[in-house]
Amino acid sequence: MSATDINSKDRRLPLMGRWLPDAHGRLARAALELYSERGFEQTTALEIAERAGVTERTFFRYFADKREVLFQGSQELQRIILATIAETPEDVRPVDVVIAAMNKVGGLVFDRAHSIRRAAIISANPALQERELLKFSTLSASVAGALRERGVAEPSATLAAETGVTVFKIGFERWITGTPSEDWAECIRDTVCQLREVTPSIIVG
Amino acid sequence: MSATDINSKDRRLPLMGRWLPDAHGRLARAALELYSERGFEQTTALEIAERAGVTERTFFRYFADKREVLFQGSQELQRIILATIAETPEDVRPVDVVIAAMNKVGGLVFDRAHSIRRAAIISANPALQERELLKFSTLSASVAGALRERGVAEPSATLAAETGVTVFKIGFERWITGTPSEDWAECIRDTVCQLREVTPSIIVG
DNA sequence: TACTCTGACGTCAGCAACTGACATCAGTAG
DNA sequence: CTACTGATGTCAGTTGCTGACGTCAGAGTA
Repeated sequence: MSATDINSKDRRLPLMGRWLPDAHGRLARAALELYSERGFEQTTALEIAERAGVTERTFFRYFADKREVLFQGSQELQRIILATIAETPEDVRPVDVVIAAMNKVGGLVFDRAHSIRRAAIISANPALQERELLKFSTLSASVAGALRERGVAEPSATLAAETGVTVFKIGFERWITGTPSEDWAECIRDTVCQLREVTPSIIVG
Repeated sequence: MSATDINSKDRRLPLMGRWLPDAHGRLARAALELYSERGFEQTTALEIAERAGVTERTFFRYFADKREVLFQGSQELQRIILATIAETPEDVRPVDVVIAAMNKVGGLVFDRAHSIRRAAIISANPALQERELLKFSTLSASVAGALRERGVAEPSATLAAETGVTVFKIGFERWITGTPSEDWAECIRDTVCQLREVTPSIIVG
């Protein structure tokens, strides 16, 4: 099916060490292609497996479910963010710690073209949006945990984490949809400025 | 199965107008019970239907999927919030508009015991957490839309909505987990105060 | 060399979440 | 009395996903 000759039937060729591309990578690429071509719901796990030249069962050995293919990078991202937080000096304010971390990871992890492609797929399907939301929520929870370990008290930790992740999301969106030349750091900085203008008064109702 | 005699096999009895409780209500109650008793994943749609005295097919006619039973109130809640926003005077700041709306709906819609039960079920299952997150995200998006219709510019609208919904979530959590006597309005007010202390500086990195 | 062990993969059977198409049947409008 | 409607049952089928088990190549080991 695919134009690449990688998907030929004669796998199991002389593979010393890591010779042939592994099933994982082939599956990930096949899934991305198919989700783009015909939409997430319209592609079956079997089709992905076939394009990758493996069995359906093998697909589910590498990915917990159909959606997970699109969220591979998440743990990696989270690990980097937490590590960055750990390195930040103690006297910085909680939110600033988080935002600094968000700031740092940008150029490190993302391929813009891939991100755009991925975002298009996700935005077309509620089930995928749900998963993305959960990943962000998980990220927020562990950031809050990291903050707590630094001695930040409880409501502040959660709020700072939540705020930081919100900045990340909105900044990311902007980075993807804006002009290609715009810098990651710039997106984050502007978003923070806008956020500050929006802070609520105490008077409610 | 159930102790209530509602679930006897002889439905289809003389029902003039609305005599017998409708399938919708029975299904919702049955699902709640079973999710509580043995967990979400451990209960099948068939079991729910049986306890409600109908067919599995009927379950899926009333609820888009197994999870949806737990998220019935969402649209209603959203409608009320949007209506409240529409009534708020124009000169109030965006976030304050949103938070005032959140403030108002509390006593209106929630039954505390039911909320606690529901929260317990949801927090035990990632798939349900995903759905909840999506509902909040949807709410946030429509609040942002409502704000835009009042003339609020774009980044502010989204940020204000996001912030308001975050306050709602954290306040709600507190309302559920805190002392039963604590007022909804009080939870929201305190959360707002904490949020203000957390606002980021412009200096990042 | 032979022997075993392991890790990646295939095969197969099966469950459960849905869905579409169609039948049925009570009550209602005409 | 008949035709229609709306809520439900029946049934067959697709798809996501899982467990159990077989297989086979390569690496290590005697």
